[in-house]
This record gives sequence, C-alpha cells and structure tokens, in this order.
Amino acid sequence: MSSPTGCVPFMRVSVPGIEAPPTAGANGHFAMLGRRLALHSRLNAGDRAALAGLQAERRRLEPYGYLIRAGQPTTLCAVLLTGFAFRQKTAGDGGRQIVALHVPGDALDLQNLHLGIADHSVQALTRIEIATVPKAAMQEIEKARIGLSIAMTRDMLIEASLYREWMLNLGRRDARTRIAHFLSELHIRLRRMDLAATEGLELPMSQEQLGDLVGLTPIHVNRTLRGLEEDGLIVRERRMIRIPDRAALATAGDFDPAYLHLEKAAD
Amino acid sequence: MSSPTGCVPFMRVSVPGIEAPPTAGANGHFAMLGRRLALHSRLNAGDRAALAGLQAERRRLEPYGYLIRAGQPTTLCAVLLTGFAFRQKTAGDGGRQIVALHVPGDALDLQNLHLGIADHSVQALTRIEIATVPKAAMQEIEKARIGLSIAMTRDMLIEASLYREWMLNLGRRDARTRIAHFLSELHIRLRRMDLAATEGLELPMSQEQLGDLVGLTPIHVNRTLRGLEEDGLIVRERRMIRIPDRAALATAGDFDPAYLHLEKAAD
DNA sequence: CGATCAATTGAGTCTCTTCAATACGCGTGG
DNA sequence: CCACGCGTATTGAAGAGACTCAATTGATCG
Repeated sequence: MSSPTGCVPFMRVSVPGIEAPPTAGANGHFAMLGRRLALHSRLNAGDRAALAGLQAERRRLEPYGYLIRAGQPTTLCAVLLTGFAFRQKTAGDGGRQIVALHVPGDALDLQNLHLGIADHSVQALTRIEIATVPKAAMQEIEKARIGLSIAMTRDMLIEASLYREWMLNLGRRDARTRIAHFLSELHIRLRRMDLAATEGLELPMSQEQLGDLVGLTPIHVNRTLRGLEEDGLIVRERRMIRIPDRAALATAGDFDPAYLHLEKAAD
Repeated sequence: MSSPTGCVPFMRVSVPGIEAPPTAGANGHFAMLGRRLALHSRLNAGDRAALAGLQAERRRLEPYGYLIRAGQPTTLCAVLLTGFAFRQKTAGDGGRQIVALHVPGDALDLQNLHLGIADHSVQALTRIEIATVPKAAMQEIEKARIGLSIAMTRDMLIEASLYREWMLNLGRRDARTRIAHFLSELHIRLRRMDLAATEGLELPMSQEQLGDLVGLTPIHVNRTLRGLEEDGLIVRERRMIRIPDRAALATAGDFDPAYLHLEKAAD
C-alpha cells in the first residue's frame, strides 16, 4: 500500500513567492493576475502597473465558503491567490455539478460583474486566499486600458473553451476516459503555474467531489480510479496521484490540450 | 398518428422583416445584432448607428457547411440572420457533442477572434444566412464604442452561462429531464425572437442530432420523446412539437430560465 | 417507383447507479 | 498512549438507465 518512491509531496498548496506580494504598488496582490494574463496576452508596463496599483483587499475562506451565491447579485471581483475554488450548479433533485475548478492565479469573475444575478455559486474547495477589488475600480481599469480589457476578454473566452471541452467529457466519454481526461487537464494547469511536479499532482478534492465534477457517483469514481491504477496509468498514495507516463494517461483520457489555449496570442 | 389540431406551422424559419435589411445604413445587416444586444444591454443611438453602418457581407450556407473549423485560425465575425447553426466538438472515438445551438439573431464569434486557433467547429444546422464583417472592423468598433464592447462582453458571458447549464444537464440529469429541459430552453429562446408561437415550436434537427446535443443515442432520444408524448407533455407532428402546458414541461425538465439572463442589465 | 435518410421498435447487453456494509485515517479527549 | 468518532475510501451485490445490434416502417425526392 505504500508508494515505492515514498510520499514526496508533488504539490505545495502555498508556494513561497506566490503567496507574498511579489511586486511593489499599492499592495500588489493583483500583480499575480498580471502574471496570469501575461501567459496568454501581451501586457505593457502601464497595464502591469495599473493592476499592481489596485487597492486590493485580501480575504481568507474556509472550505465550502461562498465567494458567490447563485441567485444573488454579483459584486465580487477577485483573484485566487492560494488554494482551490470551484463553480457549481444544483439540479432540482439535489444533484450537484461542479462546472469549473480554479487554481491559484485564476481570475474569479473579473467580468461577471457585467451580469446582474449570479446563475451559479462559487465556493472554496480548500482553504483559500483571495484578493478582491471593488467592482468600480475594475470597470474603470477595463475602460482605461484596452490591453487589459482584451486580456480579460481572452481569459473569459478560454474559460468558455474549457466549458465546451467539459461538455464533451460529460456527454460523450465514459467514466475511465472522463477521469483520465480531467487528471491530465488538472496536471497541466498546475504545472503551468509551477504548482505540480512533472511526475504527478495532489488531487485537491475528495472522491465525492470528483464525482460531482465528472458527473459520476463517488462509488464509480472509486472503482474507476482503481482501474486506472491497476493499468499502471496512475499510482495513488492518499490524494497524491503519481503519473508514470503522462502521454499514456493523456491517450487514455482522449486529452489534447489545444482547448486550453496555452500559447500566447499574437496581438 | 395525425395531430388532432392539424399541421399548423408554429415557427417560420424565415420571418418577413427579419431577413430583409431592417434599417438604413451601409447595408444594415448588423442592425439585427443591435436589436439582439439591446435585449440585454442598453445601446445608445451612436452604438446602433455604428453597427448599422458596418459593411457586412451576406453569405448563405447549406446544412453542415462550416463557419469555423476546429484547428483553423479564427477569422469569422458574423451574425446569424436566418436558420440555425451549432457548435460541436468531436471525441477521439468519433463521438460528437453539440455544445451550443444558435438561433437567428445570435452573434457568432464576434469575440472569438481574440483567440488564435478555433478549439471547435461551428456549422450550419439548416440552410442559413449570415452577415459577416472583417475582423478589423469589429475590433475597431469594440475599441471605439464602450457601450458595444460591454454589450458584446455580456453576450459572451450569457453564452458561458448556457454552457454551465448544459453541463449540469449532461452531468446530472436523466434522459427525460435532459430533453424536456432542452425543449423548454429552445422554446423560450425562439419565442423571444418571435420565431415560435407560445404553443410550440419546430425542432430544427433530426433525432440523431438531438442525441448529439443531449449526449444520448438517437434510439434513446426516440424513446424518450415518445415517453414525453405519452405523458402528454408534448405532442409531435413530424418535427413540430406542440407544448400543451409549458409549466409542466418546464417542471419535467427541471427548467428555470434564470441562467438565460433574459432581463436587461442595469448599466 | 425505387432510393435514401429519418424515425420507430424489439431484444439483449453493459455501464453506471443504488443500497448496504466495512475498513481506513486522523483528530480529539480521556 | 489509546479509544472513540467522524468523514472518506473501499468493496459487494443487485437494479436501472442507456447502449448496441438488428430490422422495419415511414417520408421525401428524383
């Protein structure tokens, strides 16, 4: 039952240098957003300065704490600094569906303030830290700096692209493929933010939550994970998932990262 | 097998007055987009004029014709004038998932030009007519007119909201609920554009395509439709779907239109 | 009046769910 | 330091919803 390589933590939830304000400026929490946006968009010095200069309030939330409640007005405008958050919707019969998972650095509804009433909830998955700014300040920046406006639009479009891929996952792939796909996606997203080693990741959720994410019962999740392990595609040690062969897992998960739009856009 | 009320067409695919250029301006095709955006956002006279003045090219496409191909650069920037279009993704095993359905008036990738490579395909479902404008013209308008920029952002966010609801549909609802939900959604979207009567709609797709949309096999779609009909929730006459009791169908489909964001936003 | 595609129906199978119970890990308090 | 309690993980067995395979009917069109 014990891992042959020992229990090396593949991921650190709080990475030194990310948690702390990385630049000068008012308080600099939003500079992290700048780094994130710079992954896919070109920002000039002014754009970065504008973000770094935002007066952000730092907040901490315990697991299941709400950032946004379905049915309530949307006022939040935040960046996830540490920990994981998720979006969820609930069906009439009580069934839950996690429709998105957010990793540190993700923008949380910088734009959704354009919609009046939240159509879903956003909650902390683990203990998290977020930086929030007033809605007005964000709208101002959006108007004043075209570069940031475009970058945020692109961020939004990439999230929509993930939604589409998840629909394909839910609608047209079986349990095994679905879970392998999700693990591949999460791994690559974490590695991109330097939050996971190449050889594996720590799953930040219970099997029940994973079930709500991939549209399966926790029982079937459990059996499917075992199946993946028996086939050598993953090695489990508590919630540590070691991935001996990323390409093999990607194949099993029908995973092609194109939809993540990891490349930097031209303009 | 024949409908007791006869075969009254509930929907006309090409509505007089919508197909034709409704206003003056260069050629006015994009004025339709203005009317659409005005459903959820406030546009001033200048915004409308800017849209109406766009030099748009009118194009016609046969069913299955591509507007956008997955893997290709995104250059299209269009509005759907008549007919239906859909977005789809394909799994490795050949399974298809329709991830969005577009009705006349819908904006087709006004914004996706911000992403380099298309992650999915957009195709005509029926014979369609679209109005396209050069990418550059759209980007210019987006920069020059804040009101339009916000309206288009909101349009994008609403589409993302539909994606989330569809994920819930695919992941957590059974076949019957799923289909009832989709029918309720389509009906309300069509009625909003005056493309369907209150008592029903014409389904613009085959049962196989409906299967690809709700993540089911065509056989099971067929049986589920029959089940809905046997319970009096719908009455079918070819592809005409009569809905005797909208509230009942909505209940069966666990349908709450909040996610469509039909209300007009404040700012 | 075939030809063709969509819709329908039947029968059997399988994936995934439901129900039920047990084991494990970990923090807490005695 | 160990017993207890609780949430998570695991396993078994049975049932149901959806799928596959196969064949027939129906509608439309040249």
